Amino acid sequence: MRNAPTILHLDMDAFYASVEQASKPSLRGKAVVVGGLGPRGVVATASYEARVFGVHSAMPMAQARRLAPNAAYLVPRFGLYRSISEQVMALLHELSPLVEPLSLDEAFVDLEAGEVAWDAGSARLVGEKLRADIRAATGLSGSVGLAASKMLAKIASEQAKPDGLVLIEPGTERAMLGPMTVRTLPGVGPATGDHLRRAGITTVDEIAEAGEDELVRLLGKAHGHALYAMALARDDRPVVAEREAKSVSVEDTYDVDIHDRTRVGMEVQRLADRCVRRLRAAGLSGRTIVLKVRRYDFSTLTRSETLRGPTDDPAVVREAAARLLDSVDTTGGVRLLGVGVSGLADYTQEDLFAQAAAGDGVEPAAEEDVAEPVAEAEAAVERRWPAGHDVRHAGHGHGWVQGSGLGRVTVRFETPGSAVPGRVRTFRVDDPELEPVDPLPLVPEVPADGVGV
DNA sequence: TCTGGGGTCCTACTACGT
DNA sequence: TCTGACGTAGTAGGACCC
Repeated sequence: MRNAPTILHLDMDAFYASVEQASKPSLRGKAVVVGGLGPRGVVATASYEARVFGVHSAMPMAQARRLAPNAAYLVPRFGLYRSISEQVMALLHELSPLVEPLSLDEAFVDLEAGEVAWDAGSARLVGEKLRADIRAATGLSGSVGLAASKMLAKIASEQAKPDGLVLIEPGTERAMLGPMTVRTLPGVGPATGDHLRRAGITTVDEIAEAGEDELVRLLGKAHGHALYAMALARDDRPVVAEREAKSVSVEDTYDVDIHDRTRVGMEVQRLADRCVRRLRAAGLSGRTIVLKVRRYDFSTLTRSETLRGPTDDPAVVREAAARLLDSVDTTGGVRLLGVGVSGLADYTQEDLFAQAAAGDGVEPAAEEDVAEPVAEAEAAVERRWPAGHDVRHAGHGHGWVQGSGLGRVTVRFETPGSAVPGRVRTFRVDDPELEPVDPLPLVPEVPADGVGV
């Protein structure tokens, strides 16, 4: 571990929900919940206003609606989030070549490698400037943690939320960490937390007191050693810029359990095709095909098969997935199906036997349409107007879908730059003057007055 | 209350070759 | 020839993260 707090962890505040609020003036200061809107959806992000009601990530949507019936419920717009994430990541790359993204809204930066900070004072200045730059570029707030290691920088940014900066001075780590709950440490989730609690360990200090041998006995070798080191604030993991993907997978949870075995088989074929499209779009192939089945009672099982060489042939993946499905009992119904490929390579070496078995007549479905969104031929009329998505009306201009149903779609006409909440109008879903459009930028590209939003 | 989707890593077990 | 030790690969499941 270094002796200066020059590892920075950035965490954007309630990212998806904040983007939606920035994009829709009428939602600013309001409870906003982003997530799956189907009967089995869960919350991806809740705005801070929604958290007041007890709504949080990973909570079933139905429960969120009971807690906050008046919140705005929106489906995620990953394309928009990705484009804003790219803007933020570009700002991080201005600080250092060593940027390690963890997700769309989180990243580590090694400030020392970027030669922009070497002590607490310079690190704090860099962190504050970064927060200001992010706000100017996107209109959003991010929290920054600064410390001498990744683990501590992440804990610091957690403490800084929302919209703050926390720097942990080297030498103060153990005293700060000691009284905290074991769940503070990365890698301690509900199961490990319970396990430790049953052993009488609830704080970080108690982990340190228990000793390494006891932790290894309780949690196994890898986890035990790692946790003991973290409890002593020892963490030497470097910031790693480029991480290669190790697997590619797709999965679907169905609104209603599927009982019909033929239908299950068809869904698996569709998922195999989607998985291969993703694989090809990334220029990859893989050797191990994995089938995932979640049954009606939420029990989950996986079956896998390793081929002799990597493939990106849809027919090969489909057949492997079908063989794997043969070994699974689906009586009682399935709520989720998934197909994945691991053992990735960036070349293919087709399995001749599998290809021979595939025969000549098998044409891979939709092999050419590499672009993901094309798969929405199946999109129902209602799906054409997902809650929160941007639209344009020939007469009323730019707006977003507040809701749809019963052949009607309700639109609020406003843009990120609107000073006041816009007007609401309702149209027929087949109104020829209404069309879906791409989101507008959150901050005007060239601010007219230099003030931004 | 009823649990998404996309990942990573670890562990335990089995099979197999030496 | 039989047996055990050991490393490696494949498989299944679980925990965790955002």
